[in-house]
Amino acid sequence: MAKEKKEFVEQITSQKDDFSRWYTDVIMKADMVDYSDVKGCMVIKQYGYGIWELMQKEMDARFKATGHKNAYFPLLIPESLLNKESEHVEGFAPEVAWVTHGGKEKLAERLCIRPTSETIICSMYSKWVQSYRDLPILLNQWCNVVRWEKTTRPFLRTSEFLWQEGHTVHATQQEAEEEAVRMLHVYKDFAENVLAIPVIMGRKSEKEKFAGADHTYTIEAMMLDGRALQMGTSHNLGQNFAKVFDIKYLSKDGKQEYVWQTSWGTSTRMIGGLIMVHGDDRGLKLPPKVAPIQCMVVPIGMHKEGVLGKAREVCASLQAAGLRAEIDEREQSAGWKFNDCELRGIPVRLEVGPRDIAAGKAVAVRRDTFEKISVPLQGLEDYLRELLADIHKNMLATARAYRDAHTYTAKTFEELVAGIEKGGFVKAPWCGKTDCELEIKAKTGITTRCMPFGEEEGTSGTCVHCGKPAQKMMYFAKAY
RNA sequence: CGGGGUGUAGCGCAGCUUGGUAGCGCGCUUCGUUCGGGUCGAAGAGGCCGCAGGUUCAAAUCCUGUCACCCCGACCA
Repeated sequence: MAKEKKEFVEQITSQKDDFSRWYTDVIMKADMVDYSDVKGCMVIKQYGYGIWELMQKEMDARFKATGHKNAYFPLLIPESLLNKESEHVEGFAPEVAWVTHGGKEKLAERLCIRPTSETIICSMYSKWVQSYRDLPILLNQWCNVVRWEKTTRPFLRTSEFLWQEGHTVHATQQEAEEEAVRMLHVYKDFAENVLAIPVIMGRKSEKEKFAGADHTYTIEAMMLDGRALQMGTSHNLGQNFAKVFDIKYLSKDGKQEYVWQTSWGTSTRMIGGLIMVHGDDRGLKLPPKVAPIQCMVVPIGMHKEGVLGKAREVCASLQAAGLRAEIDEREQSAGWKFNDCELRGIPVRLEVGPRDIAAGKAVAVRRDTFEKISVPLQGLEDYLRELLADIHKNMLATARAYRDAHTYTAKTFEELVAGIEKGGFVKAPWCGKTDCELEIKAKTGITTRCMPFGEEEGTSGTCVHCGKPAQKMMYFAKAY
């Protein structure tokens, strides 16, 4: 009977059966997003947005700590402005949305909805920068951008998405380079210490770099299906935009100099990464620092004398201690609530029932290991704080072990393809030529992810694909 | 944008071949019951069958168009 019943329960497609469906099942059933009436645009529901808010808070603090301030630039960019930087336009033109009318009147010049804000910000920088004393400018913007994507998936690729974009201006090339690398490290720190996602820092190939940049840095993470997700990028824009937008300053020794710039960004896409790095067949598994609910109190035998009152008291004391705790007072059975907690990825479930109350305890259940721990109510707040920290640590370690176990090295093209087919990353020596990269992609769908820091130069041997002398060590993968 | 698939109640689906005016499960509402791994029972509410045309006495069902979503490619955070 119990088994028959199970058939009726809405199940999540298992990761093994169909990873892509599993992903969709999880985001929908965990109530993170919903589809809207506009193609490719998603509604981020309260639970999903709560995660984004926590991410914002953590990232914003890191930006401020590195000297950046927030600003806001317009959503609409005149076509002429966008067209100024040719490489940049070519990169984005196919996917920009246009505003052509104001009310019933056709606009003299159409306006694009920002796909990114380099152009409009640079146009302002040309006004703001006069002297070396005006530098550096370190600013960041939290906003939405629109890119008219052909195929979309919630969080991973949507026509409109939320992100932050940092845009900085410097007097020297070296400062700009340091900034670009500094922010990449900030991203890595955020990914690992907040999201519990281990990432590889490195540089993009010429082909994969940002349109209009001198070079692009990236952090890459491995999803549970072995594919790569770019979690953040940081660009050294060199003087490309400065020259086009005429951003110049008068130096100490009285010379007009072009500025050096960077830009860097992360988006709601990271939420997709979170799901695909940590989730399992029971649902979402949220790292404690971005879990909107860190601890769900589940009263057992809710209508029994004293249970609900005690459970509320416990919940209130956790909240007072600064933990994000809630109590589930719905009329569902306890078992139903257990499953719901797991589906939504709540790091710790706290069962409070008659047996516990009698013993002055509660049962804490970890989402990451399913371990059940009987804990005294006395000192529960401190215990949970430590438990959450341990859950983070364990999730990061688990994700790292998974990634490392699925990272292969290759000397030959066959080995490269074999490694990717096993579902993972392949590290291999590479010639650095765009033609070679394009051929690999055309033949196999494998893309270059990044040239990891510290191993970029002096690679010996021959290119894994074309056999010419290798220039770089490169991570290859199939990517989202 | 090419190839394939699917649109029927909030969700998952049956009905379509062979036209006759819509059904099942879950969920939802009410009452009771239960709660330490998806309780149990009773009574209810809910659908211009994706949208627009066409064929027909009659269309969820046949035809045309269109839109949306999913999968596989190409393009991209």
